[in-house]
Amino acid sequence: MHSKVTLADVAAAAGVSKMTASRAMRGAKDVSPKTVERVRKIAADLGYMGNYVAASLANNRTDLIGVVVPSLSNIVFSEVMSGIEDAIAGSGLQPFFGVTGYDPEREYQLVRKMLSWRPAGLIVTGLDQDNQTRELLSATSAPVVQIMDTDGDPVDLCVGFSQTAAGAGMAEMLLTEGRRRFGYVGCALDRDTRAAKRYLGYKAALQSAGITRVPEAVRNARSSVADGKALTADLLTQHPDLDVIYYSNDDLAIGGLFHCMEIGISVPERLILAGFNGLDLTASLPAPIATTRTSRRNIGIEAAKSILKRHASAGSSAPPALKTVEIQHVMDARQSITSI
Amino acid sequence: MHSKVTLADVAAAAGVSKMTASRAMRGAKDVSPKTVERVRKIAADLGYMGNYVAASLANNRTDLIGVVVPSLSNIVFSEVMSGIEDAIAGSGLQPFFGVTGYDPEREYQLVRKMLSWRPAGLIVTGLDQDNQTRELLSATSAPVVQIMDTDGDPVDLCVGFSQTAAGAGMAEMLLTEGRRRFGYVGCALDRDTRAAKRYLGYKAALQSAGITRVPEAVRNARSSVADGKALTADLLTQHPDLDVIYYSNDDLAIGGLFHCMEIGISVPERLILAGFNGLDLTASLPAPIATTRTSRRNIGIEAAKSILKRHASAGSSAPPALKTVEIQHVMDARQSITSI
DNA sequence: GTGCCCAACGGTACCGGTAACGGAAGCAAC
DNA sequence: GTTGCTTCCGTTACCGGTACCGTTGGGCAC
Repeated sequence: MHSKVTLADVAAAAGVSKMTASRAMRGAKDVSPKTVERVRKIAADLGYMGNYVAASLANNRTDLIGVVVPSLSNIVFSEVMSGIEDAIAGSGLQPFFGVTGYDPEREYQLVRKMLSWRPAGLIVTGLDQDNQTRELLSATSAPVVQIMDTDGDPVDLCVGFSQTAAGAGMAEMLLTEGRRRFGYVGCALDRDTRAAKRYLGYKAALQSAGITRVPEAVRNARSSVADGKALTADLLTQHPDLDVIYYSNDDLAIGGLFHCMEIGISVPERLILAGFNGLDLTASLPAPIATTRTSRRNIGIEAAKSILKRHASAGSSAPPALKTVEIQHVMDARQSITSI
Repeated sequence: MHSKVTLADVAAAAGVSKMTASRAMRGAKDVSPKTVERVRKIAADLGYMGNYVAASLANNRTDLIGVVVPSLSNIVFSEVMSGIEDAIAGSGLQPFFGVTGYDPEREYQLVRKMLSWRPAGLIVTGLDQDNQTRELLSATSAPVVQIMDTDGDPVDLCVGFSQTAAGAGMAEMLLTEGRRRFGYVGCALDRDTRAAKRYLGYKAALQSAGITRVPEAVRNARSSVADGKALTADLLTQHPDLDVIYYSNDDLAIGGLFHCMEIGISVPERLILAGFNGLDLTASLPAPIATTRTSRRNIGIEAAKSILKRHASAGSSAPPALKTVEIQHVMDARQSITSI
């Protein structure tokens, strides 16, 4: 019945007080090495396991960092999470994740629940939370980092890059390549506000160049290679004269590439395909596609670091760690483009 | 200072006792609707936010389900996590994830940390934890589900499929296709014990068919499309006569396919490529590859369900929810093969 | 021996909730 | 009026740790 062993049991067995046992287990000061050893030995024998819940309540803080992402089927967020993991490894902090499925209501519930755990920090995706969620985020005393996007008004900290600049940058690169007949393929733009922002930036840049007509094929489903194939087929049937298509992400673009290979359109000579994210896979494809390499691991790392930093400064001095709107750009969207 | 509002404050403001306020907030019985409404109104006005830490300590349980996966860069685990999310949505439980990076020591620390949170359940990947981890898992009173693999000796619950059977099944299918010169490409077999098991099953089935020579190209790095390309090139240089290559997963096989397309080997006519997982992408490739469709979302769903079920039964009756070794096969590895 | 200091340990009061039980008020049946 | 049952709410005692402050005792200077 190891699960019922409490610190008091250990203390009793070691013939010391709970307090001493507590100090011994935590490696705190004011305990003799001999006592530490004895207590730890007995704890191990008894199968004692610390109780974080009680400890957290006692000192009014947890070691948890809440991470809110919209989706797990998108490899991009897995990589962000991976970066977070790596950055806080060894700091004693522990990330815990939640998924919204791009649903604002679910996001609200999730943030609420996470805050109820009194986390050491919160990392949320995007800048476009709805009002009630935003209110929660600004009311909490824990540091909050909004990631992936810098086009907007952060609650506290912010790590990411400009999505509109990414879209615009790609458009500019494609114009430089001499293309003029632009198309667009996207998925779930109603929920994925970042993809929508890229599209806006793309269209705006084209407009500046005098290009106003941008045929699009859009679907409200989660994006996949298969969707990319189908939507590209649709778009090219309607507009066979396109010489470039911008996709809301790499998966769709890869589907587009496979479609072109099937029906014999030469990529990139006749048609340039441009995706977004710079997945590893894009470097190995049978034909080159353009893409924007997002430094998503870095975003995770920097986001975690900024929480750690906030904690370090809060621990040392008095200032109550006010919310300070700070935007950190981890990449220049225009310089990260892999052209073809 | 919303973060300092406590239930006692709410109770005082509402002119009731802490206990009544608690009941009102939780929607428990024995409170008049009028009181509930008043308390909740005041709680909202004061910006009161429940404290899960305190609540969990008080009733000695949390709503957390710990999930331990080896990697996040592998889309497979993201899909498992996604399945878990969906299955427990609405149950009030909350998953929290941890990543081991295929490191047994890190896995041990992670499991320990998670158990310190007294979770409502634990889901860990694989059956091959090291001894100290296994000890933790069998000592805890929380339900433990081991997933992805059924070739071994589960601690408690188990949801997955036989990895060796998957490897063997693929070999048998390829034999039926009339192939005789088998190769193998794999990554990180020392750490990814499931991939290693598939390889064993594959070789054993070939051996039964009288095929003992299976040239391999193996690398100890995380697998990627680029690795698949490189390793395939290596293997085919050494053994140009192969007529089938089995890969430890789809990513590598896709890399292999791209290599073949580049150097003009016809797939699948001259060379069959076989991967593993049945990623969506494999259905959209320019040339067909064989694969085994793993039902990873289902594994997540069933794992979560079995924890929920255990909880339901524990809540109703007296039996202290003993560890009962139960293996649930969510798929038949031999029937899930997509041949070419 | 006295005074002083510091290392090592213990007592107490929490942290913010909740379970269990008790008790007052209101109403029906006898 | 008494009994008995609800309905609604309060009191008490924790849950398992930790912060804070106090206490003890042994070593050292004088």
